[in-house]
Amino acid sequence: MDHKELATMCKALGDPTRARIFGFLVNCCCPVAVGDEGEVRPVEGATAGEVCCHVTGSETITSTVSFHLKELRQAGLVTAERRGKSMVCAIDREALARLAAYFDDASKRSGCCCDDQQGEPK
Amino acid sequence: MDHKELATMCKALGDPTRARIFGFLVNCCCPVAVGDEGEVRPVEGATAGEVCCHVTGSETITSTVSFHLKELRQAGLVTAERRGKSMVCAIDREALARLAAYFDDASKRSGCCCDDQQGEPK
DNA sequence: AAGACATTTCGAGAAACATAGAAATGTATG
DNA sequence: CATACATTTCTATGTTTCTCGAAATGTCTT
Repeated sequence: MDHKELATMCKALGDPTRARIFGFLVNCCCPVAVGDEGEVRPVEGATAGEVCCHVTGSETITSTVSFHLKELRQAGLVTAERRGKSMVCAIDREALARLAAYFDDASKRSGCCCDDQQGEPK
Repeated sequence: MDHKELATMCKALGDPTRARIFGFLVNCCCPVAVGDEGEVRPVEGATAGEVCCHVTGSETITSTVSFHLKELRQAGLVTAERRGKSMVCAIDREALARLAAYFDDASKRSGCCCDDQQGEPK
């Protein structure tokens, strides 16, 4: 992952409301199905309205939450699929995995030679 | 880590220039020392000027890069310590570890019951 | 103390962002 | 087909953010 994609994803998560939406969707158990091309998509999950209710308390979805969901979608972090009247949202697990891998790698790399050079291998 | 801290860190990384600075510091080998209170701090590392040179090509540090380093510092992602005339910058490994743990956890959690329900327990 | 060097702070202007209400779109249901 | 429902798009507004140059701060050297 290059710094541009990192910035895009992080910008999306860099708003408290979006971070909450993201956290909610992460914890929202969500069965998936495998599509014709092998891609994974949510079968059930949180509707946009449910997300909104959880985040703002509002019964009906607000334009603000809709806007934030779009930002998360455009950053590739969240998927949305129409199901009847509602939109069903879910975390894009591939994108999340890439993000997790980046930070995991960085976490290991950031101390690459400290441990060796300082003689205190812990 | 709560959604507020996540948003703070991600907002800091949500700018391309800052993401580059972060990436540079991650890859910049940096010996650390353990201070009196057991805290880890950089002994050598990239000076603010070196960071700036790498990111902008400018010989002398710009106010813009100084601003971005401050943002990263305030988000807790980067440490800076004076060493003579220069500022020595380094990744805050604890913060990075927390971020890595959050996404790792999310990555596992986001499919918590998909796997169970879809009959593919891995 | 004076000068050079590395960096930060200040101030201003342009661009991007978050929010909210109103209108528009798409979809089921009677 | 008309109505209700879920969501998005549009428009306007106030706020924050990024950037740049100039001035200020802190630190070494002589």
